[in-house]
Amino acid sequence: MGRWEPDAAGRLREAAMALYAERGYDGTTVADIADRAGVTARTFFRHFADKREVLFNGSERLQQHMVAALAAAPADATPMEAMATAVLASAEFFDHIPREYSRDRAAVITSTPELLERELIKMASLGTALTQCLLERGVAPDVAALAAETGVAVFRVAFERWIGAPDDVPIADVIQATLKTLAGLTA
Amino acid sequence: MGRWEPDAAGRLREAAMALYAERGYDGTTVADIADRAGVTARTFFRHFADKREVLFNGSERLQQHMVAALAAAPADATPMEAMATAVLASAEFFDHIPREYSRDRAAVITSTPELLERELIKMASLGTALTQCLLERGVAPDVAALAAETGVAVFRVAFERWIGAPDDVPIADVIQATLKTLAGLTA
DNA sequence: CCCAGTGATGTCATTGACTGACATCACCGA
DNA sequence: TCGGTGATGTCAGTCAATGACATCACTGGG
Repeated sequence: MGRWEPDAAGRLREAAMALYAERGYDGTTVADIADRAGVTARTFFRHFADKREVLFNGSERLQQHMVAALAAAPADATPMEAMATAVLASAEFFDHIPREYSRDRAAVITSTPELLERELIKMASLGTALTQCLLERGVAPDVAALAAETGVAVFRVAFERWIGAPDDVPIADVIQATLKTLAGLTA
Repeated sequence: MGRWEPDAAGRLREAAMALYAERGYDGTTVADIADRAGVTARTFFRHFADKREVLFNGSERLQQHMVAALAAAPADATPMEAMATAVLASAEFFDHIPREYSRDRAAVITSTPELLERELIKMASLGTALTQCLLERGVAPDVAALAAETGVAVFRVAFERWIGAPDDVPIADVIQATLKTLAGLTA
């Protein structure tokens, strides 16, 4: 055993989720979170940039996963087909974490404007990354930006629908359905 | 003349824009802004919820304008046609303010993560409002959400392109072109 | 076996955003 | 003339966030 309990960041994440769900984001201080995790508030800020970031650590991995899927799409796919591949790839990400966790996390976030802001900037970052990836596939700048933003819109809408859907509905199905809705939208 | 100079909120807005552009958002304190506007920091918070909100006062009017346009769209228009009407209506809003102001404001916002977050939540709010409006037109929930989010994506992409375009290009033209790009995307 | 270096953490002080409670006082309407 | 109102000021306090510095188990070389 080391000098300190291992995985302070993980304990802080768990403590934050629990307290945000229990007392709400505003009713929770960083000191509360740190106490429950057995560290000091200063240590919290060594692991997370701010009080919001503690809930958004999976987002880089999700982004990487989707970007990788986009990059791996067939070279002859249209921009929108490639984006569809990327959005569908997000399903694998969510299959790896308990659905209940996703639901709780979404509930806390949507009920807290400050956390919602953070979530949105993650989505914007995702959009930028996907745009960049499309550009590298040779897609025209205007088309790339719009395709990426549209793809993110599909992801957001699908995720929200999935959260509210029965437990036996796989997220991949919801994404497929949302993509189909999009296709019908402009037809 | 009243006891105080009139329009404290307006002076605070101007002072904030000037200081954010000059020293950056982080390099500016609320006390700085209040000083330049000739009031105290406490008064700043009576007019604006926080240090970010002072740059986002036009956004409710923009949202109202777009919602009104959407509501006024022909009853037989498809969801996407109606959304196009709403997005195009935003042009009238920007025609009323100096382009240079829009550019400066956009420059400050895009270079400051905290302000970017606020901008994004305003866009999300716009999306929600447009979704609601589509629902009231009888559009199916799934279609409404997706159409609204897509419309917001078009607006965001078009605005960004407009900001970077020469001064003689009207925003309405850029929006038209972006809508055309979207149509080509799913074809 | 000892010792200097490393890294994760603690401690302390400070800044600045934001809030609640209360005071002030020109203005306005009865 | 007077009491009410509303925008502002003053003051004290909480909490997020950061910088500077101390601590000390662990590690690898001598």
